Amino acid sequence: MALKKRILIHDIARHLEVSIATVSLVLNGKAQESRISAALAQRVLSYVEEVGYKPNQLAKSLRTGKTHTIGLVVEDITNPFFAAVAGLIERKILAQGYRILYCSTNNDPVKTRDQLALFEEQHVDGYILALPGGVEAEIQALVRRGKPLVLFDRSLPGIQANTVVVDGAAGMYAGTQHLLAQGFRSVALVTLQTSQAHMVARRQGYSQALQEQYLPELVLEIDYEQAPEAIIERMQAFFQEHATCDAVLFTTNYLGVHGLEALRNLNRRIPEQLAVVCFDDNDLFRLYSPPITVVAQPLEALTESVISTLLTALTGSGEFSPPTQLQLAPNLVVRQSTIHPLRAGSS
Amino acid sequence: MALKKRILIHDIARHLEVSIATVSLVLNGKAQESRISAALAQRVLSYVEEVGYKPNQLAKSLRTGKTHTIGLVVEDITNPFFAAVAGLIERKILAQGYRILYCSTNNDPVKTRDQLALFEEQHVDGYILALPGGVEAEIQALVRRGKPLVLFDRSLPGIQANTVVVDGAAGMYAGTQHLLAQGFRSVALVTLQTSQAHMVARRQGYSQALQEQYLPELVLEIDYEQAPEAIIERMQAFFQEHATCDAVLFTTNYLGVHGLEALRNLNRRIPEQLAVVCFDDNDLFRLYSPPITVVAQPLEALTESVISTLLTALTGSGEFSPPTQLQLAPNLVVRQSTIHPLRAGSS
DNA sequence: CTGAAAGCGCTTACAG
DNA sequence: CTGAAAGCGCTTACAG
Repeated sequence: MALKKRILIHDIARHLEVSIATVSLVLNGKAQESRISAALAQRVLSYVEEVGYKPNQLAKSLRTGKTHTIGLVVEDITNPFFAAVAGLIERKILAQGYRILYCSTNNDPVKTRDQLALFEEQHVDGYILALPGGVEAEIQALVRRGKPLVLFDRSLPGIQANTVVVDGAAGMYAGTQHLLAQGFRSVALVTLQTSQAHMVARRQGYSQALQEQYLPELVLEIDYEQAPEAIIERMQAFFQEHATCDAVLFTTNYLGVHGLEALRNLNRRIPEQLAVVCFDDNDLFRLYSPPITVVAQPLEALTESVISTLLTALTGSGEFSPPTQLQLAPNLVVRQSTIHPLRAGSS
Repeated sequence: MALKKRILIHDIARHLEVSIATVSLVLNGKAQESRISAALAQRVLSYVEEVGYKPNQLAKSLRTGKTHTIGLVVEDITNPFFAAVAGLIERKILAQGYRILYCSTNNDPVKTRDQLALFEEQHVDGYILALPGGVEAEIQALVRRGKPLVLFDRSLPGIQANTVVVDGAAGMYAGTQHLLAQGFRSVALVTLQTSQAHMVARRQGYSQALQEQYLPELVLEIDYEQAPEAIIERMQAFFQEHATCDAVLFTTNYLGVHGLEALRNLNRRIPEQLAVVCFDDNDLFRLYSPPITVVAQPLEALTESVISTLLTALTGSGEFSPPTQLQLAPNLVVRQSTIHPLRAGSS
C-alpha cells in the first residue's frame, strides 16, 4: 500500500556517495568531457538502471528549454490523408524520442492561432504544419525566432520556410490530360472555394490542360464550411445542370467521396455517363465499383522528407540556413472510372 | 530584428509596482480569497492582456504537477475508427484547455509500455487508452496511484478502471441473428487471433446466435501481425475452401475492407453468393456496391462518455470513487449486402 | 572528479 | 494586500 516515493537525482547521488553533478553529467553523456572515469560512469548507469530512475522531464525542460515534443497541426485528423500522415510521422519520429501533440484546424484560422499559442506555451521543440490561410503573421514570427518547423501539403504565401508539398499542378494536369486522351471532352472540376496554395495549384493544372486543347473550363467551388449533406446536394444540382459534362475531377479525397455519393444518388454510371478522377487515394477509391482513377500522393516520401527536414532543423547548429523547399511528384493511378468502354484509345 | 525578450511575471509585477505574489494570485483566480481588491485585480488583468503575457507552462507544471496534457493511446491512428475517435475527443477536450499527446500501439505491448513510460515522464494529467494485452501491470500501477484514466473500446482483464466500451457481443449477436432471419444458414466469422476483450465479446455474440439455432460455427482467425496481402490471401483460401458458406461477419473494419478485396478477387457476388456484415461502419461500407450491412458503433456517445468520465476523474476531489464502467449499445444498420433477393423474408 | 550554488519561472504558505 | 523566501527537480559553470 505504501506509495513508493518517486526517486530523485539526489537519492542516486547520495546512495552512490557521489555528487549530484556527477550523476547528471553521466546521465547526459558528458562523462568523458568532464573526465569522469569510465568505471564511475558505469557504476552510476547501472545503479540508475537498477532502481529505474527517470529524470523529471518537466524540470529538465524548464532548465534546458527542450521538451522533446513536436506539434503536429493538420486540417482534420479524421481525413484519411492526414490520418495516414500522422501515422507515418508518428512511426518515424517516436523512435527519435519525440512525442507528438496534435490538433486539427478544420481550416479555421482562429482555432489554429489558439492551438499554435497552446503549443508554444507548451514549448514544443518543433512544428509540422498543414495550415489554413490567415495565420501568416504567426508563422512568420515563428520562423523569425528560428523555431524548427516544416510546412507540408500546402505552403503559405509569402512565407520562406521549410516546405514539403506534392506537385498538385502536375498531378491534376496529368489527370486532366488522361481524361482528354480517353476522349472525354467536357471535363469539370470540383474544388474548394479557397485561396490555399495547394488548391490553387491543383486547379491550375486542370486549367492548363484544358487551355492547351482550347477546351472550356467548368468549375464548381464548394464551401468548406458546409455540412456533407449540403455539399452532396450542391454537387447533384451541378451535375444535373451540366448534363453534357462527361468527366469530372475532384481536388480532395473527401470531395471525391461526397461526389461518389452524389453521383450514386443521381444514378449516373461511371464511366459510361461520367468519368471520375480524384486527387488523393484511399481504400474507398480502390475498392469502389468501378475503381476510381486517382492522383496518388507519395505518402511515404512526403513524411520521410518532412521528418528529415525537421530533424535537421531540430539538431541544427542554430545558425541560419536557407529553408528546404521540396515538391514531390504525385502518381497517376489509372483505374476503370476513366476507361470508357466505347471510347477507349480513341483519342 | 531585436528579439523581443520574453516577458516574465516579474516584469509584470515591477511595472505595476505590486508584488509577484499578487500577480500570480490574480492570474490564478485567487484574488478574492486573498482579499485582493477587485480594482487591483482588474489592473493586473488588463495589463497582462495588454502586453500579452503568458505564464511559462513548464515552470507552472513543475511547480503544480499539472500539465493540462492528456495521453491518447490508440491501436492505429490510421484506422478510421480510431481516427474518428481522436477527432471527436480532440474537439471535446481542447475546449477544456487540454492538449493531446497521442500514439499508436499497433497492438504491440512493448511499444505500448515504452509510450506509456514516455507519457508518464511527460507528466500527462490523464490517459485515454485502447490497449493491447500485456500491459496489465502498468495500468494497474497507474490506477493504484490514482492517475485519471479511462479505457475505451476494450477493457483489460482483471483491471478495475473507468471503462467505456461498445457491447460487441450484443452487436454481433444482432448481426448474426439478422443473417439467420434472412435465411442464411452457413454463417462464417472472420476475426483476429487475440484474447483481447472486445474481440472475445464479438465472437461470443456470433457463437451464441448460432448455438441457439443449433448451427455450426465456422471461424477464421487472422494474425494481426500479417501484411494486408497475406491477410487477403488467407481469406481467399478460406472462402474457397468453404464454398458452401453463404454469409460472413467481420469483427473489425479493416478485416472487412480486406475481406471485400478478397471477395472481389474471387468474383463472389454479394449478397447472392455471400452475404456480408461488418462490425464498425465507414465510408467504404456505406458507398460500396452493394452497400454493406454493419454493426455501427455510437462514436458520438462513446467519445462523450470517455471525455466526461475523464474530466470527472481529472477534476475529482482526489478521494477514491468506484470506477465508471459503461457499455454502449451498437446499432445494426441493414444494407443490401445481407438482403438476398430470392430469400428475403423467407425466414 | 567534487561540492556548493545559481538559475530555469513559476506558486504558495507565512509573517507582517 | 505586500515582500521575502522556499521549493518544484533538474543542469551547468565554477572554484577547488
